[in-house]
Amino acid sequence: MARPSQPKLSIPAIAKAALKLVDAQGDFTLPQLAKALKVSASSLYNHVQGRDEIIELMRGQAMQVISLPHLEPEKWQESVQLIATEYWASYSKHPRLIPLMTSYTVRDSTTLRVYDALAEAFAAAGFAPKQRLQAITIIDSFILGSALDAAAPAEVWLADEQASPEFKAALESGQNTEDRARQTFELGLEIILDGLARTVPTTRA
Amino acid sequence: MARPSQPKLSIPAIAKAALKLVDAQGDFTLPQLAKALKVSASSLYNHVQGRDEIIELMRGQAMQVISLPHLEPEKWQESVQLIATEYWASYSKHPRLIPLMTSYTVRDSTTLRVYDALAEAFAAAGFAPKQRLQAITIIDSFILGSALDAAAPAEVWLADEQASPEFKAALESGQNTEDRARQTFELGLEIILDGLARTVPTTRA
DNA sequence: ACCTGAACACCGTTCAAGT
DNA sequence: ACCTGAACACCGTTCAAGT
Repeated sequence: MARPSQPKLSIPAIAKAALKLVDAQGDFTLPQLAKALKVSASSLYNHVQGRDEIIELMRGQAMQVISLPHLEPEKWQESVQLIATEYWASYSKHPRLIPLMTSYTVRDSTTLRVYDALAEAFAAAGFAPKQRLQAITIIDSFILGSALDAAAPAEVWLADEQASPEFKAALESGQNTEDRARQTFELGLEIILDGLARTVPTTRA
Repeated sequence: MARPSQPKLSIPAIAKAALKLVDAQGDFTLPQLAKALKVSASSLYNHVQGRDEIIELMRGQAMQVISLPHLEPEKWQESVQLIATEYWASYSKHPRLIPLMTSYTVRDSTTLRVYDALAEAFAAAGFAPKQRLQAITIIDSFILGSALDAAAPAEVWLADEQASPEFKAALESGQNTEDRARQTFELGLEIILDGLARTVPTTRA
């Protein structure tokens, strides 16, 4: 009991254990987390302000693995595609984290680094600041929405008998291949990037 | 006390009161909801299975206001645009509801009706079932992500000193006009629709 | 059928006490 | 500095009791 000579807790240990809980059961409580760390719940407050901060730590944990490509200005589209895909992949690895994160302002520097890279790529493409923000927002919205799609229960839509034949046929076509979500994300990203490229007059197809 | 001759509660009353709480404070608890309805918390269970069902009721409440256009097959793109915009608008009116909804399978018939309409429009456009599902998913992901963007705190990103100049300039350009989110959504939707249209050989620009 | 109030097993957070 | 255990004000849900 009381203070051990070697601290039992650390920020990264808390982040990892919390993320493990969220991945496993879609949520976490402080008592559960404390138990996983073999510590009492109140001990967490020596390292963290409260539950919200633990969620931000998990965001950082998920974003950390994203490696950013070296920017070649002429190939900005390729850069954005790489970043966006890594971004989506890291969220998709922890889909059940997304609903927990959506209410908070991003302060995590690991995450901001990714937006920096996107901003630089769009700047290289010749987007003025305002369009740059629009482009980032569009990409970001699509990534987040797509990752949520991956997060959703296996049956996103539970169509009843009265659903239209057009919708039913669409649902049935989607044999839930493991990477249906990925393929759809990649198609959508390509469409968006092509569309954005078309709004920059300086670039040619 | 005990059962009144006229029921004090009803499904729509519960849905509306809950949504009002979520709009005001971003969340709700059963005791709060019961208090707003001048009823004890346990009374809610006479009308509803539990907290989750109340969230589904709110989803229905938000989706109800969406009016679907009559489909003119040659103008499918216009139809999808109208539906998507209404969809986005109704989510954006209750942005703080979105984080609560993201974990559940859609079973609400008012919501399914909207997907039916999208499916019919894409079918009219000539999309085979598989592409139809992809198109719906892409649009849906973008709507949800964009509405989340509208749901996010005024400052989505809190860039620190070390943020890149490219990202900072973009952030500062985004004078938080009331409808910055709307303009960005509409631009993104247009890009996506144009891109989707280009994948259907039967349609011409 | 529909509301009440007490009860249960939980939660996040605080804080004095220990080393 | 860092952990513990008791305490506080809260949750969602159940259930017997009332009409």
